[in-house]
Amino acid sequence: MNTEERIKKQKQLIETMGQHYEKEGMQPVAGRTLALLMVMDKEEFTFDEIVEELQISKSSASVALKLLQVKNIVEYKTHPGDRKRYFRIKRQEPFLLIDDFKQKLTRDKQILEEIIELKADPNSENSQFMKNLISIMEFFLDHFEKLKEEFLKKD
Amino acid sequence: MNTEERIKKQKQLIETMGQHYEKEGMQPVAGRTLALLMVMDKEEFTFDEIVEELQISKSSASVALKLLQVKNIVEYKTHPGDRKRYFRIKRQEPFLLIDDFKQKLTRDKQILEEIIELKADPNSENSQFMKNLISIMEFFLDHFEKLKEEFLKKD
DNA sequence: TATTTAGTTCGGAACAAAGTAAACTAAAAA
DNA sequence: TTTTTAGTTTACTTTGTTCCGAACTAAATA
Repeated sequence: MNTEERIKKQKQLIETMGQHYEKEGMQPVAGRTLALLMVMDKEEFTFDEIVEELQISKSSASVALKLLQVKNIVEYKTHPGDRKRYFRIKRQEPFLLIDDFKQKLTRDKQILEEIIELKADPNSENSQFMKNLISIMEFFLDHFEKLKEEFLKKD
Repeated sequence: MNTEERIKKQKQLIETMGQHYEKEGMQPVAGRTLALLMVMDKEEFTFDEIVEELQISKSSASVALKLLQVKNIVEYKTHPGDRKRYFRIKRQEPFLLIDDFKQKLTRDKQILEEIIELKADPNSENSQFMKNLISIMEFFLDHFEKLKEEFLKKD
């Protein structure tokens, strides 16, 4: 695959990833901005480069970049004697995806527990079904930390 | 806690859960409908009962229930000689939440792999960071089935 | 056959979200 | 001090979502 072809595929991938992030609730421009920073070979983009690459207005870029920074996904560096900001993806805690799922499980479990607490009959079919779900959630929550340790030991 | 108080708390919980499902991308009425079927003591609601409980129009109820059925979260039974549909939450595969996360991990991993494939330098900082993420994803994907088996053996 | 019941579908109003252009700000350069 | 640079904020437009009422359909009952 030659360079031109690769770059074309990278730009297609940015569009695909943008749609992927949209499905996860991210704003279209924010999703494409994040994808740009992940996909392209260049690892640092200035504000104007992002505006130029994605063909968006400065205001959209400003809003999207602010959002990505608040979400802790993107950061910028500055270089002395250069007023431009160099944006790049933030190298996050690598277990972040797992920890996010743990948090979701924890929250969902809390809700189920609150439902059970308010049931007139804690042995109704729905109650029993939910109790089973809760026990699965607890089991996985308990074992995630062990899996993390195992992963780190493995090499 | 007396019955009246309990029912009041159940209705509050429906609102809270509705907002929770909205954040996950569900339509407001659909989220509240699902919450109603999960929270209340009654385990089967007719169309009219749902309209009445949630104070919504028949059209909203119709759209929300169709969505929940397409998503495979809610189902209905009918009783012979009774044209009404009795809606209830579907007792799904209890590992569904885990399997959904597995699917998300799988999809996210695919995207990262595609990014790496298109990189000019597969050892750039971003590439290395993403490769580490991929190896974590693979590790967890591999171990989820074992955890499921362990959970089932446990009792 | 006419009416009632149990929902579905259509059309539109109200509101929210996402993007733009243009005005603005704050810091650096001339 | 004035101008330029690098973005931010504001006001507005476009687009999309969500809901409702009213008209409709299909099956059962009278």
